[in-house]
Amino acid sequence: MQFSKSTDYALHALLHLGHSERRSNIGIKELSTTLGVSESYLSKIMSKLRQDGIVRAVPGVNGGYELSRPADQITFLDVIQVIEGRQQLFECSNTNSQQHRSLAEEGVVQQDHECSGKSECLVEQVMNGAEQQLHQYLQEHTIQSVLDMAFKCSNHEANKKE
Amino acid sequence: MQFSKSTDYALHALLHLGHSERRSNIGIKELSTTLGVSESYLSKIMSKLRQDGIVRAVPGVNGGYELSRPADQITFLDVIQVIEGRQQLFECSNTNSQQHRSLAEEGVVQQDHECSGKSECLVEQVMNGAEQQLHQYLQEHTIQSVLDMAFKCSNHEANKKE
DNA sequence: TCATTATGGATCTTCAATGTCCACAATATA
DNA sequence: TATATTGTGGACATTGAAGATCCATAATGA
Repeated sequence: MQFSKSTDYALHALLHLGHSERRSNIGIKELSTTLGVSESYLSKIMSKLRQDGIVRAVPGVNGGYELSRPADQITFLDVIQVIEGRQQLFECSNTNSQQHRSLAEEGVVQQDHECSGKSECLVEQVMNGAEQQLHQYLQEHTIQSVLDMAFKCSNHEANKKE
Repeated sequence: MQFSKSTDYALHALLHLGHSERRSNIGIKELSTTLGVSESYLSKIMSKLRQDGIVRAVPGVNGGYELSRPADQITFLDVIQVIEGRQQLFECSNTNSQQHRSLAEEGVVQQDHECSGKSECLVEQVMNGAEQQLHQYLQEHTIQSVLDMAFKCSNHEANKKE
């Protein structure tokens, strides 16, 4: 279980766009050179980011990419969900198994008590809780917060005041 | 990014072992029937769990598997790490890129200030934080806690008192 | 019109996840 | 001791997603 390289590329690409906000358009050439990835592959990733409204793209001469909203409004979760997809981190593969029937006997699981909720599998319920934890953290961290990290470190005065 | 089916199988298998602690050995046949998975494949998974000391295995007639320690001392994290491996959730693939050099200019990153720490990539630092969050949650949930969920739900008196 | 730049389709390779089969070792029991 | 049972580990097959490349096409500015 690992994040894909594409997620790596996407995050670093957005970092570069956020870092160069003065200039309006950054071409795929500059991005691919900066990250050390092929233009072909990186352009697929940028297209995904565009389809999901993370970046804007302009074709033609002097075209390129730019962030479609301020860097502090692009969270890690946003980016990860675009690239990795939005399926659950964990899905129970056998809800009809003997296991589920036997646990249902001495608990809730099947009947709609208050306990069961949406997912009947108890393992899945725990894993969904884990996923929520993860998402919360990833939502609190943005492209801007990484840019801030790079700056803030040189002069460490105001440690935590955003 | 998803947990593998093997992790699903492993967790449910351990649940079954924990649930049937009265009997000492549960064979692969019973496990595979309960979970609805082939014996061949499930036995690979059980072997892994044995190699990592999660279960004990006895070959021969009346042999089978049992938990090697109490169910409340087998955490979700334990199981997941055995099956999924222990690599980081995220690894930055290009520490020598232009990106890293350019961010280094106006920050820390390369020089060993207090900020940099072990990993030089700022994206990786954020992701490592996310991983820690996840791990903490997964460490707080055990095989026993899922068994408890099944029981506790039928009579909901003491909601949170473990 | 032309050079530039992004887009999307097609295709290829690689590799891990999933799954099966089989020979072998260990064990209990008759 | 012989035999049936049960876990182990190696070999192998299949599948699908990730990673990557190439090219025709569309859009844009000069």
